[in-house]
Amino acid sequence: MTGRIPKPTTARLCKVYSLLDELEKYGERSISSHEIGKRIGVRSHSIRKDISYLGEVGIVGSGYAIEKLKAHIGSKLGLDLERKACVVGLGKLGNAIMQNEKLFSNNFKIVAGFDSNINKIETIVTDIPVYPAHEITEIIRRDAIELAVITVPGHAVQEIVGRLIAGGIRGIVNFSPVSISSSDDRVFVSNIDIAGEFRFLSALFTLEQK
Amino acid sequence: MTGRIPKPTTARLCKVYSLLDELEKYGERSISSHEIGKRIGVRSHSIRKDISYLGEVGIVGSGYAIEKLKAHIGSKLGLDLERKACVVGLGKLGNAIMQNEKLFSNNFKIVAGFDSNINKIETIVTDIPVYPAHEITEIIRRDAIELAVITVPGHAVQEIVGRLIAGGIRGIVNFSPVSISSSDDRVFVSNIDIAGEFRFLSALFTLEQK
DNA sequence: CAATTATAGTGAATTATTTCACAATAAGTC
DNA sequence: GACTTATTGTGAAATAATTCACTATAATTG
Ligand SMILES: NC(=O)c1ccc[n+]([C@@H]2O[C@H](COP(=O)([O-])OP(=O)(O)OC[C@H]3O[C@@H](n4cnc5c(N)ncnc54)[C@H](O)[C@@H]3O)[C@@H](O)[C@H]2O)c1
Ligand SMILES: NC(=O)c1ccc[n+]([C@@H]2O[C@H](COP(=O)([O-])OP(=O)(O)OC[C@H]3O[C@@H](n4cnc5c(N)ncnc54)[C@H](O)[C@@H]3O)[C@@H](O)[C@H]2O)c1
Repeated sequence: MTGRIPKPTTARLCKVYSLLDELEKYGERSISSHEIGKRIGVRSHSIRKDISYLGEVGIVGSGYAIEKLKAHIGSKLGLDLERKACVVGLGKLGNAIMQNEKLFSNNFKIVAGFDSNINKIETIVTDIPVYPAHEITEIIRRDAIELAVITVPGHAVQEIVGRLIAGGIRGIVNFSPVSISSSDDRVFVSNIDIAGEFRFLSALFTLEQK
Repeated sequence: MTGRIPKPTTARLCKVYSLLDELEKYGERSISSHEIGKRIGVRSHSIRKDISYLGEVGIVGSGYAIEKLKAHIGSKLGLDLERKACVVGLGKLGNAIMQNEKLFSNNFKIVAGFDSNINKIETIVTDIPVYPAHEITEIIRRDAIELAVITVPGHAVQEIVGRLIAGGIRGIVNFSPVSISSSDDRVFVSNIDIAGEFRFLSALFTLEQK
């Protein structure tokens, strides 16, 4: 039944989408809620419930047609559109990301890189256009870039975020250790921090939280 | 009141810990639940409730003493111990991580690197010992390594996970696009995948989920 | 020092999410 | 074709998490 979708459901459906995308490549045609659950580590009830928020799409007694389910989730969650992305901070990590096409499936396309260091911009070898950091706002707006990956040192994060938001960015993946909490309702942020992940894992196994 | 701690609470407390760690460096002495909440993007009620799962530690009317609160969270969640970690896959990303000391605060220490490519092991320049991948199980056990970062291509993940678990690893941060779902109750996994993050952010702003 | 303001802690109420149980239907088997 | 098995979708029940409202206490102000 279509209605408000719980956030945890949205997160799981994104994983289901990634799984279907993968399976499709291997020529699979159909799959059951049980099998999906096993693959992404949740119970089959949850999978069925999650999918049911988008309306009926499976075949009772027979499972889900992969192509159809993927299209269904994709259109409801907006995962079927090609979206433009950029990388800010072209150091070790930023460069590795820019040059690793495989990271982005065919839904996301990196169309710009930014760095404050002019030397880097001039010496970098890539087909993707690179710009000085002060042009972020302008280029984001001009090229209608929706997503950004931040790979600058912590002290530079705040300024970068300001420019990205001024340009109208919609989503940010932040790899710097300085966490961003979005003040702007239209911008969504995901902070990724290895020490933070290590802490969480340590806490989980300290508390033995299943 | 001490009791079972909800998982979302555990996650937030880890963030609070990181924040306190940061503030302590700048010489701050005390902080209110309101200020903590603002910094990590949640309401002050939640912060107080979260902290209260660990017992009383604040001063009514006055806030929390940073050093004391940090020690308190740290000891309850096991964040105060130095834990050993390793990196598996010494390519672009793995190397960058190994060489970026700053990523790990002083709670985590990388004590080993692994790769299946013998040439890489011989040519790599680092103070951290590096080993061929078939020794993973042995070294993990010998050095009592609790945490691992996986930065190998997707096709190699399954085998690596098997070896890590055989050695007794407790937590894994997986950067490869092939997601791991832990079958073993004692092992906790965090999958980090840029396309996945982009998908989730896209879904959030498509649905306008605050 | 009296009044005011800031703040932690927490049981209770509310809201959100997950799990369950089962009807309905498709596919497979003999 | 009758019987068995596999499977979805979903309302209802159960659990989990968040938010609220309020008490108590510390700090600050005039
Ligand atoms: N190296 C890793 O493996 C790794 C892993 C996870 C997270 N991180 C984090 O990612 C960030 C980058 O790490 P790195 O190892 O690539 O560092 P790096 O020093 O190699 O690269 C940082 C880049 O950011 C650029 N920069 C600095 N200030 C800028 C600004 N104001 N605007 C635009 N560009 C700016 C620098 O010129 C440089 O090119 C750091 O915050 C780091 O903690 C790194
Ligand atoms: N490059 C990035 O910016 C980036 C960002 C996020 C995630 N990732 C992911 O991280 C992984 C590594 O990316 P990369 O760019 O560093 O690739 P890379 O090819 O530079 O490095 C991969 C390394 O893994 C080693 N390896 C291969 N099989 C192995 C095995 N069985 N045991 C041990 N080591 C093995 C290789 O020898 C190589 O050194 C990939 O899965 C990639 O998708 C990369």
